[in-house]
Amino acid sequence: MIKITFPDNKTREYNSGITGYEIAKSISNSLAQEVLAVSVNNEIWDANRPIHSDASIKLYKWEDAEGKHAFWHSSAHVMAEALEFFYPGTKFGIGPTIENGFYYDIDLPQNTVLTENDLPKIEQKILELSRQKNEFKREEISKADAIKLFTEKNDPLKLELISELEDGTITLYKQGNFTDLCRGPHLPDSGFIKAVKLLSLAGAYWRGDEKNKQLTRVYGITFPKQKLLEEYLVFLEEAKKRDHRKIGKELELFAFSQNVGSGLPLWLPKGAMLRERLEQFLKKVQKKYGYLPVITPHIGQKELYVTSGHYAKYGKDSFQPIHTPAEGEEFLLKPMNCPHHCEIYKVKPRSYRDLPVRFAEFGTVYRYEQSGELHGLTRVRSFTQDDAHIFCRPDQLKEEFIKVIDIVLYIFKTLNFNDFISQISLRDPDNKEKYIGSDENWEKAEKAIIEAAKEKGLNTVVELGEAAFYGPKLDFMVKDALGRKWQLGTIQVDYNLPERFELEYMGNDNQKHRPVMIHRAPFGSMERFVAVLIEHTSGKFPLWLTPEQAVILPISEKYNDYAKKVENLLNNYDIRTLVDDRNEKIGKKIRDNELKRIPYLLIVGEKEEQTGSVAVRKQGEGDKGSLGIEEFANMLNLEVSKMLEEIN
RNA sequence: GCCGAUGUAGCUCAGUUGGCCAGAGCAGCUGAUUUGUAAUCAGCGGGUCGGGGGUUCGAAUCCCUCCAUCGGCUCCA
Repeated sequence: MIKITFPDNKTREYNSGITGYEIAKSISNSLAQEVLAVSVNNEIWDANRPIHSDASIKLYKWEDAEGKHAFWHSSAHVMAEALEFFYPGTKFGIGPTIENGFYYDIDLPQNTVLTENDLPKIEQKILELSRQKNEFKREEISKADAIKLFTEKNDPLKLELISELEDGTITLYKQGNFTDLCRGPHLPDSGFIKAVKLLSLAGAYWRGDEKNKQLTRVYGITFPKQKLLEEYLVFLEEAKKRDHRKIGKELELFAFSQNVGSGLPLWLPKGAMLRERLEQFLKKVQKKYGYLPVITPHIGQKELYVTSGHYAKYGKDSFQPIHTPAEGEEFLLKPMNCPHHCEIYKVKPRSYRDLPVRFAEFGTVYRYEQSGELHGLTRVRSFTQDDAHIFCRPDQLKEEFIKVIDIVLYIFKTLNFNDFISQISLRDPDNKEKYIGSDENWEKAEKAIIEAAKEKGLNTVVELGEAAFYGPKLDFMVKDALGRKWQLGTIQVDYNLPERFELEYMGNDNQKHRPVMIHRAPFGSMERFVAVLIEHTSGKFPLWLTPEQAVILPISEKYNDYAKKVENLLNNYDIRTLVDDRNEKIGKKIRDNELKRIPYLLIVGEKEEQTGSVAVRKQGEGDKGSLGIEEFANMLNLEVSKMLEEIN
C-alpha cells in the first residue's frame, strides 16, 4: 500500500501501481473523465502512469494550465500521426505546447509542399484518430536503443535531440501508429480531443537558428468540447475588429504609402492630435521628475556611431550612410538618440553636484528592420522614442532607476494597462561576445536592475539573451488584441557608453569619475504605444485623449452657421469639437464609425438657435436633454478635469 | 532575409475550364427632399485589375520576376 496526499493535506491509501486516473475514479467517475494530468511530488505525470511510492498529488483538468499543456501536447502527437499518414517519410522536429494550442515542426519529404488547402483533411484525420481513443503509452528506453530506433526511422532531427539527452532519462510515447521521443506528460488516450482547428502554416528554422534548415511549422489548437472551439474562433474574430491597423484606418489616425516607403508611418491629423496629447502628458510628468528637454538632429557623423559601437554591431544592416559633396564625409540617420545625448553631456565639465542630469527628447530614429518584420505601427522603420538619458553617479543609480520605474507604472496605470509583464532582460552568459563591455560592469548593471525591481515589488520574469548589446534592461511588455507581447516601456542601465564617450564628472575628492547612464522610454515608442493603446481601447480612447470630444451636428444645412457659432463658443472652454456640416440626414451621419467614438453629440436646430442651448446626447447613454452651451462646457470640463486630476 | 498566403474603385468584396467596352454595396459629387438619433429619392464621376516582362488571335484569369500587405520564423540598438 502507498499513501497518497491530496492538496488539502488529506491522505488516502491505495495499492502500489495505482494511477492518477484511478485515484480520481475512486473519488468520482465524473472527475476521472476530466483528469488530463497529475502532479506527483511536484512533477507532472501522465494520468495513467502508475505510482509506486508515497506521494502528494494534484489532479489537473482542462481549467488548469497543466491540464491544457498535456492536452495540447498530446494533440501535437496526434497531428503528427495524421501528418505521417498523409506524408510518409516526414521527419519530425519538436512539437510543443504554446500559449494557445500547439505546433509541430516537420521536415516533409522532398518535393512535398503543404498548403492551407491540405489542412482540412488533416483536421479530419486527427478527429478520426481521436475517436479511436488510442492510448498514449509511455516507455522508458536506453539511449542506445533510442539511437537505434530513430536511426532505423531515418530521422536526423530526433537523433540530434537524443544526442543531447542523458541516458536513463529518455522516454518514448506511442499512440496508434505513431512513436515519438517525448518527455510527456500526455493524456490517457486520444479520445479526449473532440474539436480541432489547424490555424496556420509557417516556415521555422530548426532549433530557431537561421543557419539551420527551415522546417514547416503547423499550428493548431484543440479542445475537449466543440463549443470551446467555437468560442475561440469568435474570440479571434473579435480580436480582428480591435486590430490597430483596421481602427487606425477607420479613424484616420495613421496611414502608410508605398510611395513614401514601407515601414514609414504617416500620422494623419487625428492621430497626430492623439499623439501630441500623450506627449504633453508625459512631458508634464517628466517636468515633475526633473527632466530637461533637449533637441538633436536626425543625422550624425558616422564616427559618432563608430564610437558608440552601434556601427560595428548594426552598420551593415542599417540605412546606409548619407554622402555629401565633400569627399569621405558620411552621415548616418540616427538609429538611436544616446550618442547625441552623450555629446550634450560633454558640452561642459560636470560636477558631482550637478548629477543626476536627465535629458529628454521625443527623438525620431530610423532603423532598417528586415522586410518580413514590419507590422502595422508596432514594428516600423521610422519611429519616435519618448527617450531620455539619465547621467548619474554610481551611488545614485538605484534611486534613479526606481524613479523611472515609478514613471512607467504611473503611465501604465493612467492608461489602464494593468495586464503587463515586467521582464528583466539579461545577457546570454553563453554568448558574451555578442555584447560590449567588461564582465564587471555587466554584473554591476544586472545587479542594479534586479535589486531595483525587487525593491519596487515588481513581479518579474528573467529572460537571458534579451539584453541590449550595451547593457541589461527592465522591459515592460503588454499584449495586443491577439495576445502577442510587445515591449513598450524599457529602462536600461549602461556603464559602456559613458566609457566609450569618455564621460566624466568631478567628484568631491577633486578626481574625475565616470557617470552611469540610464536609457529609458516609458512608452517605448509613440508608434507602438499608440498601436497597443488602440487595441486595448478598441479606439474608444479616454475623454482626455479623444481627438474630438464632441461633434456638433446641425439638423440641417440651415443651421450650419449656428453650429459654427456653438463650436467657436465651446473652443473658449478648451473643448475639442468638430462641426459636421455635411448636408445629410443625421441618422446617416452617426452611422459613421468615427463619429461613434466621439463621446458627445450636440444636435443643433431651430429650437436651439432660439434658446441658445444645444441638444446633448452622450454616446451609448442617449439623450441628456437640452443644455445651455456654457452649462454643457462646464459639465464636460468638469468631467475632463476630474480625469486629469486622477492622472496627476 | 526565410516559409506560406494575399493584392480588382477611397472602403468591403463579386468576377478562374482565358473571350462582349470589368461589376455590386458603402463612401464621394450634383440635384431634389427637411424628417431629432444606423441607411430619403434621382442622377453622375471614379479602376494602369499591385508594377514589369512573357505565353496567346485574345490575360484580372496561365507562366516568370519585382513590390507591398497578412500569418509565422529569424531579427529587434
